[in-house]
Amino acid sequence: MSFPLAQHDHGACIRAALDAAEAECRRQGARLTLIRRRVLELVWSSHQPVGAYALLESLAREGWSAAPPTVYRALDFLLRHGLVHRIALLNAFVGCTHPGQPHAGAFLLCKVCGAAAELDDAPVVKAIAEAAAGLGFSVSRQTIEVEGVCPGCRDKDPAP
Amino acid sequence: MSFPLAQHDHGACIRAALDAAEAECRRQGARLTLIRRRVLELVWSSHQPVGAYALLESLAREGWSAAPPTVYRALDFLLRHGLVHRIALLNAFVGCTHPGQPHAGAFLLCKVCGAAAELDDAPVVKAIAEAAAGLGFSVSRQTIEVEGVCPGCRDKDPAP
DNA sequence: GTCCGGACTGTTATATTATAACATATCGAC
DNA sequence: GTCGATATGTTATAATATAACAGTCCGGAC
Ligand SMILES: [Zn+2]
Ligand SMILES: [Zn+2]
Ligand SMILES: [Zn+2]
Ligand SMILES: [Zn+2]
Repeated sequence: MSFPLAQHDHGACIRAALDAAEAECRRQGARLTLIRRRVLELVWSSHQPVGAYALLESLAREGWSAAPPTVYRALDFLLRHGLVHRIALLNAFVGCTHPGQPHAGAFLLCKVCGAAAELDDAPVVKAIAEAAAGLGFSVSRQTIEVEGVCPGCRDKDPAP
Repeated sequence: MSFPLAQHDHGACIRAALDAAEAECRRQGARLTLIRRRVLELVWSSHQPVGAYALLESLAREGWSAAPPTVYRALDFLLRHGLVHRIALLNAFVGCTHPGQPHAGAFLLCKVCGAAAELDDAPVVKAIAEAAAGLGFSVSRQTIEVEGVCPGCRDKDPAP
């Protein structure tokens, strides 16, 4: 649960994510088809949220016969099964770092490098739940997206 | 700081919002021109977030010569001066209930009636700030949007 | 007063994101 | 093997947002 370092074995991130996805789909009785798997892999190609049309271009370059619904359907599947999150602020998608474990999904988004880090959202969710309960509002879903500068970029580019 | 009741003097909401906007613009040395004022009034025509193209249609019906940039510029002005908020989940805009007072903007969005209520976000902002600080992330802006069912709709339609 | 520069608005075109609708294919249970 | 459900292919279009440039207004300098 930390910001991805500039240097790390990202291949391991991807492999771990795909393995976790396979396991999670098995557990849920869902079919991680070839294209869904490939879209997930593309979403994981970095730690930056990726737009649907960027995914579409990648698929096209690889020779898939791909139109927008191809990608949106795959993303919809991945969202429904908790394998990716949608970042509303960016209209983009990012891999979930802990599928299977129920959580709301809260993100730190670096304005400099574009990286997204999934936050441990328990305390935030609790604060929101309390505030909402005070107004008699029953919560079903939360969107928590925080823009700022990640530690790596802050060190590189000290405030002028 | 509560959910808008189904029955209330909404004309008073609108008047209060426009008065507050006049005052805030004077304070900031900004010009609340006719079209900006009218867009703000339209945003406030309900407590539900309104899309840019819905505003555009309203303006057109009233005889304004309006194209998308007309509305987006007005909205941009209102956002920059803290008079409206953008709801990323809905691609829509809602009036700010306390312009001039610095706050992040956190919203409860009722899935049934569509109403939005601005939450007192201090505890939530604090929880996020602490979580972010723990990762060395410096926060500049937060998006907090909570979907659920408001008290009014919950009472009307008890869970089946 | 008038000239200037910045801020505002009008207008056309286009980019970006997302979905509707319907045809075809594939899978797995029986 | 047949059938129904699920998944994919394909075309078209909806919904949201911005780029670019021309014209206009407005307040202050002179
Ligand atoms: Zn990685
Ligand atoms: Zn997650
Ligand atoms: Zn009201
Ligand atoms: Zn506000």
